[in-house]
Amino acid sequence: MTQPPPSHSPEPGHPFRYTARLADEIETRWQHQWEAGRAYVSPNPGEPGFDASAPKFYCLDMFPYPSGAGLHVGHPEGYTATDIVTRFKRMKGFRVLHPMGWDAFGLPAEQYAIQTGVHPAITTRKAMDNFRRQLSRFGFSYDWSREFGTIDDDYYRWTQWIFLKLYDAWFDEKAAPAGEHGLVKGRPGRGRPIRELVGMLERGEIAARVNPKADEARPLDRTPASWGDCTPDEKRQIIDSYRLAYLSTTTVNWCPKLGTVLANDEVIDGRSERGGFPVLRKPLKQWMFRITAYAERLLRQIEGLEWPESTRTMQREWIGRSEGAEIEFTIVSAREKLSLRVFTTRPDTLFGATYMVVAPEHPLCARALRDDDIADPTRDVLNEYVNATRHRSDTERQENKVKTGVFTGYHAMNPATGEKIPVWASDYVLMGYGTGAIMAVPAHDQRDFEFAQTFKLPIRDVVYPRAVVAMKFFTEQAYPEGEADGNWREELADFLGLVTSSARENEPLDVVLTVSRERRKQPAVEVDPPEVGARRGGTRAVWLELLDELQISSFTDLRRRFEDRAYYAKFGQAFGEPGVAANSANASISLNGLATGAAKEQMLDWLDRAGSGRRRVNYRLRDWTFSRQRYWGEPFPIVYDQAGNAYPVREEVLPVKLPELADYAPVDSEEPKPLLAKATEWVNTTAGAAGVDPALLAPATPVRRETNTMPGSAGSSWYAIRYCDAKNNERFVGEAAEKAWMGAGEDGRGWGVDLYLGGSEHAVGHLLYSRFWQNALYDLGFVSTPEPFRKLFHQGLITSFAFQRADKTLVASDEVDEPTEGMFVERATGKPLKQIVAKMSKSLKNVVNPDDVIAEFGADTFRLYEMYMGPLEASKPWNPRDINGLFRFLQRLWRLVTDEQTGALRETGSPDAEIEKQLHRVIAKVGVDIEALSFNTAIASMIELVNACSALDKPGHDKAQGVLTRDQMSRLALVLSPFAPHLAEEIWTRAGNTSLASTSRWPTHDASQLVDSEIEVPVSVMGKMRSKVMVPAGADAKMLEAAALADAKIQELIAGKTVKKIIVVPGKMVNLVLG
RNA sequence: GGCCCCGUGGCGGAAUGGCAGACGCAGCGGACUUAAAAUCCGCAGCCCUUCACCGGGCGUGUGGGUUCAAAUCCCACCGGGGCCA
Repeated sequence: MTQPPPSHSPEPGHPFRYTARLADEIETRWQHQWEAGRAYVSPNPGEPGFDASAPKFYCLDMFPYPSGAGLHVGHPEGYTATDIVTRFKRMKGFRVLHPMGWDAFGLPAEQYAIQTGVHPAITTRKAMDNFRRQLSRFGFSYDWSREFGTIDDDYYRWTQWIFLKLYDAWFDEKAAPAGEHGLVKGRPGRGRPIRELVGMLERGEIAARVNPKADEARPLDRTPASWGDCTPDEKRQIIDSYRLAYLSTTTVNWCPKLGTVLANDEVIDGRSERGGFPVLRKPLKQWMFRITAYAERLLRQIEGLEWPESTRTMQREWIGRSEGAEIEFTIVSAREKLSLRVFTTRPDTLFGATYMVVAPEHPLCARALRDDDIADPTRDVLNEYVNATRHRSDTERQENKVKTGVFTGYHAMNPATGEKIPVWASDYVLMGYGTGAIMAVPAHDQRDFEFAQTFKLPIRDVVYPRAVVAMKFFTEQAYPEGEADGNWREELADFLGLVTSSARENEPLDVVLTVSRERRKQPAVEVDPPEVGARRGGTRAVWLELLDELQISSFTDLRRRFEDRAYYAKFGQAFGEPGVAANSANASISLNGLATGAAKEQMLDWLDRAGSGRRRVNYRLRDWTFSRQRYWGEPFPIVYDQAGNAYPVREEVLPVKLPELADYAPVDSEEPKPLLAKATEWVNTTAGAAGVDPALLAPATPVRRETNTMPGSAGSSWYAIRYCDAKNNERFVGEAAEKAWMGAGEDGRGWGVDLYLGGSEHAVGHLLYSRFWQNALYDLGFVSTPEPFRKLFHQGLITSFAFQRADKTLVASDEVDEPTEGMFVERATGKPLKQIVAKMSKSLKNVVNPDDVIAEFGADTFRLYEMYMGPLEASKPWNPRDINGLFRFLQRLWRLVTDEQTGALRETGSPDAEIEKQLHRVIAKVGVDIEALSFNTAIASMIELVNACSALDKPGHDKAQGVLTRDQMSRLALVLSPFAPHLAEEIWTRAGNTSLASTSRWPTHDASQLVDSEIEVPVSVMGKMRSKVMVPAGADAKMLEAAALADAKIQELIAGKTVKKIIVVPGKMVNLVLG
């Protein structure tokens, strides 16, 4: 499979041919010129060269994590695309911001440090240098003066500063929007500084209670009369419950051997995926962001984003808004007043709630274990169960097929039925989701159903689809005089068939029953056409089959099932869809007969009246866990006093720098311990030394620093803002600079990043976190737009060919031979292999290194190839053979303007009219295509032009004479310049221009050159293309019709037939319809 | 299981209701050359017919539908991918 690389240089006969060597010479020369001339440095407001009158264009690439392995071919795909767009926009007169930097905190460098002891900063800086070198070789027009890495002191200083700002903020659900920005519609609330919360508490505008929306907050031990009545600790507790950044104890997967916390999918059967070490579920105090407070804002503002629909859908689903009810169940068996709060999206099924389930971590379990009123054996079993589930991850718990659980010893009262129902503990309910407790409606939720079956809990129908409602109706009404006759099955099937037929689906059941009876009185009716009758019989057969499946022994049996409300219990499966409510009535409410939507509304009103519950909007989105037990991340600007209370450090002392460590080996401990805990001198300090405001804490107070670090998503959540003013030492971003690059124009449009390009794998994580920070910073008045990224685009994955054996296992590329064209065999066995497309991977040996490709063809060819592979958003396989085509294109172009023997410029004094016309078309098309990110078709049109020129340049054509004038080759160079900027500069200069092509204006095209005087129009007969006619460009329908009918071939085809209709689309086609 | 996206020559793809296969790769034939490479010119979806030309039929995963006209719009299915469970 490995072929010797073709040699492109030197060429003895053609010393001036465009070879890899020449490409390299041209490319590096121009790269130096651009750098020396600071061609792509964008001035900020107040700096020389800043043009406030020019429209702005902020084009951003998702910055890379600089891995030790260097760039792979996937990186330059997106970067080339944005480079083309920015180069084009510059030429169109925009002031362009196009920066690059490094997402540089992260695990690999830390892992490497653990193995080798080399400081992660050293490894990372080295990787950054390598990435910068590789990127520079592509000729990307980044403004490198704005480069930074998230690990830079003067960058993460501001990451910490933002953390402090969010720590010092809360979300006011009732506040008006912070500005007039069109993106924020309605009143979905606003983030505000904590001092404003304190003001409202002082004035009594907010009750002196913990934030009712803060699920993590422990209620106060007493009920203070007012804010003034609160103790300092109570005040702290209340304020902390409102903060956007807060501490919360959450259960984590702690692996003592690895010394780290693991994600759910890194834990398999209670052991770490890597190494197979035991993993414990441990509570850990961690920093969280109250992103859920912004759920509604984040959801609504999606509507104003020019993002791929799939990504917008993913974000909507991730936020997962659902409307339902919060219902209060009183625990009746406990001595003191206790209640259990649940959230449900199906309040209409409350009458069917026959038991409850809490997560094993739920406080009620702990409470039960301490409750002497509960029998010892019950408590022992519960205790054992709670301990057993501690070692299982959430994913495992949900995947678990066999339901497990134990009775807690408590009973609750169903507020609708007044019944005492048991409360169970089971790990199929997760503490992290909702309230950690559910009301179980086994007849209408499959998981509840399985649990109820396993533990013999009652299953009670409260919703039926129409057909089952009809069945029930039939058992009650069909035989008013007494027992059913022997034909009841037939009659029921016929009735059900009629009920579910589209013609009768809205009719009252008694009417349908009458119709059904009437119909059966005349059994021998002839039906015309007969298929209708057959179909009617078919429907009946289907229902008879269903009745068989239900295993109903008699009419009485069926009637009893409905009387017992046990249709689904016997059916063996829950019915979770909307239907019609049944068996749902008490003295003050009846839902019976209501469709699910209406039933929900009635129940919500009733709950409200009865004081047992309220409407509630729930979000699937969870608060953002912001702590990592790692070394290589931003330290928190937080210290703790001896009571464990948190204090921020003053922003003047930022950054809080990472301490040096003697070694990076994880801490082997039963208790979760972040790596930073090893830096004991750094950790144990005083309030004064750490920089805590003396008004908060006396300087001599001993404090401990926070030892967690921030996650990788911290630095990447605001880097787009920093690029606007990357070197600012006074502020996280200068006001004027931020407005200049991310502010909206006077028309309210053009806010934020104008084009953000990166992989769809960040569709929820990064893109949601960035939106949250941006929204909060906007509310607090620090930035001018609530959303960071106006237009988003995902480039597709570059895949590679791989080889598959007959058993579908894969073979590494260097183990494959290609004995004949397109035939692949495994070298070891000689067995044939199938060529398939797969992700590039080291193990398959199909990874392509961009450096090698550039060495073989040059950067211009590389750029063209990646853009020519197909649509930018599509994933497509890397095919080394295809690169040649683009290289040859550049060679042909070069040959067109250069004598390969002498190196002299080839030009003509007299422009060819057809070439001139085509050049105008190419200028127009390439411009349109770039705006549409349709680079493959833009390149195709340039290839066509060059091929047309080459066709004129036949042997026999004077070699010294070219086919293009200097003016034509100049314009062609400008059009090529965004795609292959180096060769374009070279041709531009050789054509006699003294400026830079890349900073010149985009060439204009003459609209009159885009239309032909005569056009060819296809003529179809009965929709089939049969002939073509030449007509003047502006020909109207009448002229076209005449021309079509006059055509000899058409006349032949329509001879002897009547032309029924003629459809004419002027300029497009003619279609003749024959009679 | 639910939702979304995608199925076009040997390959990457173009055409988004109006001439299917632009452009590139690979392939075949020719010119140039002692020869090869490079370059240039030409052919090229499949099938039938024909010495050849001319001509005809089929054809955008499968089946149906809407329309004067469908790769394009609608329905069902099959296959591939993604996200969520």
